[in-house]
Amino acid sequence: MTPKKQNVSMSVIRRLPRYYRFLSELAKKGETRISSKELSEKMGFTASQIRQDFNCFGGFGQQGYGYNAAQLCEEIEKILGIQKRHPCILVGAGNLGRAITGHMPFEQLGFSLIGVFDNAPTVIGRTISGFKVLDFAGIEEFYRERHPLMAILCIPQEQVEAVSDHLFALGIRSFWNFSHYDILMKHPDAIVENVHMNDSLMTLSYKLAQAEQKNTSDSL
Amino acid sequence: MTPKKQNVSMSVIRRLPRYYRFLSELAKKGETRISSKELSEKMGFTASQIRQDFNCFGGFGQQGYGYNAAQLCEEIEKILGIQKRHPCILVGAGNLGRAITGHMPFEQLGFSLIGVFDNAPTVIGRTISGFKVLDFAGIEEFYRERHPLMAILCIPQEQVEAVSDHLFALGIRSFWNFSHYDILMKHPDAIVENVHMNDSLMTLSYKLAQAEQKNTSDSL
DNA sequence: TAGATTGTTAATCGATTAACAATC
DNA sequence: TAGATTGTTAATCGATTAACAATC
Repeated sequence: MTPKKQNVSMSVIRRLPRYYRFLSELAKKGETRISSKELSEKMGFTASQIRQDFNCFGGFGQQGYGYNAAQLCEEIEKILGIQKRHPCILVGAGNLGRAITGHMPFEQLGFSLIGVFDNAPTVIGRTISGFKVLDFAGIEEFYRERHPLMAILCIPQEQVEAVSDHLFALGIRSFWNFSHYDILMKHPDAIVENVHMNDSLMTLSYKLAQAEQKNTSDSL
Repeated sequence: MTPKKQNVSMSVIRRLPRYYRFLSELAKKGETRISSKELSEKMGFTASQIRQDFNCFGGFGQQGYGYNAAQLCEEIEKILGIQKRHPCILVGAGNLGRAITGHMPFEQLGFSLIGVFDNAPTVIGRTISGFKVLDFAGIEEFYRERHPLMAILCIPQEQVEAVSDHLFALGIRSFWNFSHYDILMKHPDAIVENVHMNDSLMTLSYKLAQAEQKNTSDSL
């Protein structure tokens, strides 16, 4: 029930969603039994690592048999807390905000979207994916009534400081941030996950540059 | 000039974009000199790590003085290869695709967007951020003429396999992928960066669940 | 020169892998 | 029982931090 090992490292946690996706695919296909060896071949981790990872939370395997895919999924769900329905709001109903509002499966990821906000008069009042876009000016009242726990920020870089300050003042402590503004610098006690698209693209640029260099030296 | 140390680890590389962003902000503000100590205080890495990181590429610092922000930026640019202009295409002009087309500063990140594709008749021909959306059916001819090096996939999960296979067959070896489909499983020699939004949100869910648990046990 | 700060080596820490006894 | 595969301990590997001599 309770994690066996306290302080499970973030490296392990960050692998759990991948296990989860893979195992639920498997369970969907009707597969029940899976061994760490099989998993390792299909996912590219070592069998040893997989067993270590799962054991951080207490053995759900069975010696001589392996793991049960569906049960494993359920355990990972519990660990990640994705059976929860943390109420959240989304700020910024531009293209990115609309993509996320429409396509992110919040209910399967531990959250539930309860409001979409923007401050542009041309956008306020429009309906996107069933959500009527609300005026950000009314956020205070909304917060008092609904108490969202997390805010998704799909707004321009230069507005993130002001908006996160405002939300923080209301009581929101958790952010999913799509810009590069570092919320943690100002609010070290906030819970933040960043989606650093630019960084990810720069990393890709590096890999390409490396490959090019290799090609050049190969052909010499 | 050439990297001092061969095989710089990916952990280092993944920190470079953060340094880069921070240092270019600094340079923009007119700051020239910066020491590893100052950087460590402002960025939350240790001074030791910063010096180690920069030294993987050969010392651009000066004892007793520190580093020159602008010069450091330039060096990181070279390492990441973001002065390059790798031609790339974007496939999928939905909300996400439009957000990326409009807001990703490709030219500053090592790439240049040369075409936007979709297969929906309602979208083909429309202009988004100056790009006329092209019919994906014409990709072969486009490839022959322009030779894009990388493809950005902003398409539904279930289409990624077919689309990446198709592009791979044409000769594209590098992908920036916004779905969970694992391109590397099928094409191990491809160069791929994934933006796993779902995983990132699940990780946030975990952090929230942890915080809740802590709060509960604190108040007991 | 004295002070500061790098470059670099050595020490520590953490994460991954290997090995194998426990047991289904 | 024999075979398979986990749970777990020990060994290895890599990344981070500490320390300090080199030098601007």
